[in-house]
Amino acid sequence: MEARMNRPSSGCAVEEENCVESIGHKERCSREASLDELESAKTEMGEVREENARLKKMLEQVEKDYRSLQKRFIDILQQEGNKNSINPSTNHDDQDIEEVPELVSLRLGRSPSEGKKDDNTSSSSKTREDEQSKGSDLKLGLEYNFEGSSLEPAELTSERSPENSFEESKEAVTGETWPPSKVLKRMRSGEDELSSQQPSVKRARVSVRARCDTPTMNDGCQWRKYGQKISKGNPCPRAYYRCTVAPTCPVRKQVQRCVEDMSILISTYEGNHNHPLPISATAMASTTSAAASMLLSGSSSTSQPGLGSSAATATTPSPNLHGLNVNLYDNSRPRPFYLPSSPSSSLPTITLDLTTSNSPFTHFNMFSSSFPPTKTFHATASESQMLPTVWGTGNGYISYGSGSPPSRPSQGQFYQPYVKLNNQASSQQYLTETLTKAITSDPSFRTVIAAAISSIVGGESEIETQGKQHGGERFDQNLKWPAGEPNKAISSNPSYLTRTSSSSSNSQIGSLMLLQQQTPSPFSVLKSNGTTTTADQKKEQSS
DNA sequence: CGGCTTTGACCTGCGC
DNA sequence: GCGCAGGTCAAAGCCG
Repeated sequence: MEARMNRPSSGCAVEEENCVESIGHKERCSREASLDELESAKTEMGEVREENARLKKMLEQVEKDYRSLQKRFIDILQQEGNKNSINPSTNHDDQDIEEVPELVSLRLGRSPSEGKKDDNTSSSSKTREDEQSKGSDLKLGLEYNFEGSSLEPAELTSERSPENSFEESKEAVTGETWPPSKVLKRMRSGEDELSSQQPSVKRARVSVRARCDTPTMNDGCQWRKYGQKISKGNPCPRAYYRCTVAPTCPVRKQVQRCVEDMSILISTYEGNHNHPLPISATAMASTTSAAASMLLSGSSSTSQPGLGSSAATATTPSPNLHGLNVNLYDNSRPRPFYLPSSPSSSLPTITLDLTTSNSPFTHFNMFSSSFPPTKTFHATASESQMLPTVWGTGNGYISYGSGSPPSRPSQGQFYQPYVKLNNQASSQQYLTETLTKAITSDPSFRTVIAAAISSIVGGESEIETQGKQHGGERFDQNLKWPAGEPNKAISSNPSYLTRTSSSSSNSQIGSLMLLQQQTPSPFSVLKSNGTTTTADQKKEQSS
């Protein structure tokens, strides 16, 4: 600049002017550019602020919902506690639950004490049993275990370590003890102790009928085939599988083709996983557990008058479950299917039939039964978006969708999420209200919701752990939020009931419903009470 | 070589 | 007590 000014020529002066002009222009340009950048940055900041404000609002809303639910849940627990206070040997989980929530643990399954209670009170009155079954339903259905912040991590792990979870889960969920007495004789003493605590009645099988071309239904678990038998009445051999996720896992399943329709695969699950499940298996496990627990809770109250007879009626009045239309009807009528005959047919068996397509609705047709009246959760369009897909059939993958799927993917694929963003606070509020009412009023629905939630929460965790921990995830870890930031944890899942936002490319979406792979219809659950139903079906077969 | 499947033998419960 | 059927075991073979 100075050198140029010192130049003597006039021409240079013009150049200088041009130069100065150009420099000034450049400066102006750069200033303008920087101003533009500033402006855009400001705009961005404004947008970010708005976004932040929106998020804050959402967070507040979610926290509000959370507190509301928490309050109601604690109320319920207190009510349960009042009921249990009749019995001095109430379980301690409730007390734990009533502590200030700091760490949320969703568990499916009854607590050990629950099972003991059952033992202790097996001869008690019906009402007592009903109360207990309600309580156990609550536990097995939707057990938020709020653990106090005062607990040290070590305590937490000691309380909720997988080993302890094992002990719980051994008696949890279905309340069943897997190994039949004859098997128990071969098993270790620890399991013997367990079995001795369990009445043999508290066992259940969950039979899943689904159309599947593959030899087995991929339910996410690892199975090892340990035997195969030709069973009477079915030319197709029955295969015996043992869960190999954990070496001591007592869960076994039998797989057999339906004699009447070879495309239908019947998988019968027995026992409870005594280990954290791979995420991909939690959906099936929780669903079958929920089904079994409902079966058991139903069978524990077999004295309910009119249930058996009402099952024969075509339709029973449909209570409106606080916004969820719960139709009670018997869809066990069209059930000429092969239920795996078994020497242990004394075990109550509940069948999840995923092969029927008898309803045009978006369904939450989870627990139907030939024993008590079939319970079908019909969800209206908006409600169905809130309802969970517990698992898809066929390959047993978890799938989340909203509304009736417009098209079904081929087997082995996840359903493609088609998101219906429904992020309004009002709908969330409505959802909260609806679910709370439903949960508090219907034990079966609690069970269903529990299965769904466990699937969802597990699925969420799968996003985070995908790839690095696959197959080794700890289910209980997935269900626990980090200590010290419960609300944050909840808030980070602002809609883990509604799942109204699609946060990733994963097929985790907000809408929750039950899907079927083969048919977008509900799966009906046929509950057979061991001997009677099996005998009936044998008659059907022979005829 | 380890894990899984296959398959015949064995065990157990139940009905007659 | 015997036979049947379901369920399990475990050795052998297969496969990646």
